[in-house]
Amino acid sequence: MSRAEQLREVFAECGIGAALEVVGERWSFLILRGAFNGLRHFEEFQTNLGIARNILSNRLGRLVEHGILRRDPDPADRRKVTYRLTDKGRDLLPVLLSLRQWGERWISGHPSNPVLVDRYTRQPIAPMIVQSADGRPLSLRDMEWVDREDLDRETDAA
Amino acid sequence: MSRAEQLREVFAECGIGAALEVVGERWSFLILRGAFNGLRHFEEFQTNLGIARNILSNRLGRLVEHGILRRDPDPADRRKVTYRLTDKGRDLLPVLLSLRQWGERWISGHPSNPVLVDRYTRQPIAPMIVQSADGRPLSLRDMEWVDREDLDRETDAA
DNA sequence: CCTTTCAGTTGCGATATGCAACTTAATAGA
DNA sequence: TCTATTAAGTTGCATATCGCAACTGAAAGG
Repeated sequence: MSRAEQLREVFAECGIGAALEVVGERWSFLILRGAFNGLRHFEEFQTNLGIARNILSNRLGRLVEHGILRRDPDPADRRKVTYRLTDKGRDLLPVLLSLRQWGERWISGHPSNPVLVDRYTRQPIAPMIVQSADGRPLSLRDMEWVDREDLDRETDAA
Repeated sequence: MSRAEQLREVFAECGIGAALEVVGERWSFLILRGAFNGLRHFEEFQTNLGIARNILSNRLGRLVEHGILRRDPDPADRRKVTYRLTDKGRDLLPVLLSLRQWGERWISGHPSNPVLVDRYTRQPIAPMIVQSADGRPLSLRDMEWVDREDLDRETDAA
């Protein structure tokens, strides 16, 4: 097997590709950011993000299809529709925050507004970091990519 | 000020938008995933990801422009060019891993290969989570979005 | 009724994407 | 030295997606 074939096989099955199919389109992250910050209605998303109406319609539909947002008609005013995050959608918070912290650090150069704080201590949340199973911070040189089967063999051997 | 105007003002300045300008295009994350996994050369990225050559060329150029990849000609073989992550690029690891873990959990439904492990303990890295400044895990209901100025005022008052 | 609001849809031009073939420079082999 | 192959793109062209502005249709509000 060539090196290229090895690599292809190794990366073909990866959660990143799967995730990007669902949230990888141009406006999806910004719509989700809006949802995390309390936007609920079509017109709110539209005026707030300045996104084209047809694209917004399409993206909201897609996010609903994939179970990231829930779409409920407002029983009090049947013109209105409410979009809100599902558990699956809420679980994207680490992605959004990592991205945001990176953007703050390397692009905009300063922390953005509003800040996400611990409700009780009023301290801003910590930077997102990679940690070992027992909670130590890891830098890239403390880690290694391992084929799952090789890892299982290591474990058996031990 | 209307609710919409409030919201617009609140979200205009946000690291997510800044980050997406740089890494938000279709193939960028997958190229970065490749780079983290050791891909270095144009042909490697191309055959591995199955991306069109012109798009790959364009994306690599963009990532280099933005200082996420470095482009070095290989001194031993001057046909070859090496692309490798800069510090700025390496600092995207939390984003990639959050995305991957989300994809594994909610889309593909199983862990992908290869696994990123602690080099010494051989344990897979921990799930990416949001933490307080002192390291406690936080769920969404433990957190709150606060305007930076309001937060400063709170701190002064204390 | 008549007007406004909300959540879209439609038409159409501007971009971006994808495929295949071509180019250019460098290296490897006979 | 001559030829074939490899690496890293570029070019042309067809298709798909995006973005704007205008339109629609149903439901409130006055």
